Amino acid sequence: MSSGPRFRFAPSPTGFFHVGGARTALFNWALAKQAGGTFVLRIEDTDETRNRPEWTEGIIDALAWVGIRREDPTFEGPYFQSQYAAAHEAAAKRLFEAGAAYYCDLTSEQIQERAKATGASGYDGYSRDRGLGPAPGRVLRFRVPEGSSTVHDVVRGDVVFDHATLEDFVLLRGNGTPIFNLANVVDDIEMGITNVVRAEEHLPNTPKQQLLWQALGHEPPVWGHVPVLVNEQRKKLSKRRDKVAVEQYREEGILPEAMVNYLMTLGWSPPGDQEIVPWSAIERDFRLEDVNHSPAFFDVRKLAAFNGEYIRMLPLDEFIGLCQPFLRSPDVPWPPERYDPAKFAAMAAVVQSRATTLSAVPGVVDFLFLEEPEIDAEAWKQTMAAPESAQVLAEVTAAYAGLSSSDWRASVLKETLETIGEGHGLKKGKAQAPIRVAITGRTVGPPLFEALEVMGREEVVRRLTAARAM
RNA sequence: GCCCCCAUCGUCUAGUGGCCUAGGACACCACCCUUUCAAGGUGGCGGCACGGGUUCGAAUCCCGUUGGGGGUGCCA
Repeated sequence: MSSGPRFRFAPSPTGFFHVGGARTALFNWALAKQAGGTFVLRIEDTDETRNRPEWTEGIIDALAWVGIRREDPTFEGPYFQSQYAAAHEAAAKRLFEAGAAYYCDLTSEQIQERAKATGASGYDGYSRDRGLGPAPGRVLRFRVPEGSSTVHDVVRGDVVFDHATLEDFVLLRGNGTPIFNLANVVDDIEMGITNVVRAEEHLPNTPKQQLLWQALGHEPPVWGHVPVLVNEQRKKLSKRRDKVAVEQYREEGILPEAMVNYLMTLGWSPPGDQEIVPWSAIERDFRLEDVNHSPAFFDVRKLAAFNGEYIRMLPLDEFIGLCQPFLRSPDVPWPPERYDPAKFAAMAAVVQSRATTLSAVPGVVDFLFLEEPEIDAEAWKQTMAAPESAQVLAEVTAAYAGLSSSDWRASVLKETLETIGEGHGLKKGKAQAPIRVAITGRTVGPPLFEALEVMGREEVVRRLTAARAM
């Protein structure tokens, strides 16, 4: 173990990796890095998830995607909560023997009845002094002392909890297995954790955990509770309603750098007037004490804007490389064998300035690789409604067909069309509309003449001719 | 019910008692550029939840109200 501070990140495997979890991991990672400490990954596995190693692999993959790599010396783990079962039991035993915890044989129904009868809420400490020993069906409860606990929280300051509002919470279930709070604290102690940075929803549990740390004879860690991420209804992001899996954003062609940068601006902002900043600057400047106190809305539109920025910052060849998986995906609308990387490369520059996600790229160049352009009926009707359209189409077809190979260049194609358009008193934008629809099937798309050049004379003339027959 | 947290443009934020006539970004709108669409440029719209204090002075400190969120299990 290194001597620096130890930050732990403790996700539970659920089959996907939550964007909120990614942000918390990133916060811990930045902090561990700048302190020369350690990022400890602990998987909070349960009976349910223990047999799904692919879920853990998914977490590790997703962490690597956002730049938290297990090869990095700062990274330690993964550890598994289930590995510490013996330590959980030993700690519980120690607490019982020291009188810090006691057994209780009341069922939840009985507890509810008593609460109703006394008018109190929750468990009233009925078995505190009954001297019960361990037995099947009996739960071990923590004896919450009188007084109060102060949680020193790096992001929120001191938070005081009156112990009177904490009931004697359960440590061990009736079947002897440990409850989250116990397992969590014991794991943290076992792993020498010094800093716990996690989501705000854990704050109300913190006094209980702090009490356990102390009862077990240890100094509690430095706490930091960061605000949760919410949806437009201001509710905690949930898998049911919201798009929360980082895997899904990755599939859509969100660049990891954009995701990381965006996530870090939720609850925190880099010093200076720039919010698009590289990780190196974030790692250097991030301060937990500067993190906001209020929940942040995860805004997909702003993420997309960040992603567009990052896409435009890419060197062209890198952009081309990153697009390949999307262009060769089985979901692509054209027959795979018709995909021509050279044609795409020729168009890439004009595509790059238009893309906000990589997954949208095939949709803007599809006409190049499709057997026939998919003509949008509405667009066609609209364009051909103009009286000159048919005439322009005819003239352009003839002119293009007569162009020599050496003249088949975007600049010449443009001039040719403009000249014909002027002959009909048309502006440039108007004149190219019928050609665009005939070639691409749509009224909007990447710059037309570049596309025509790439597509080649034969195919262009063929499509124009086919369109005239419509 | 009880406990805890939170409150600046629609959204993310800057702001730590005077530099605030509240700054930036996303979104939106307009204009410019332009072969469509983008990108880029310029401009615009838009906010300190409310009420009391404290202070010469409050977005900033205190109290209350309202509103939101979270927790309160033999879930994690």
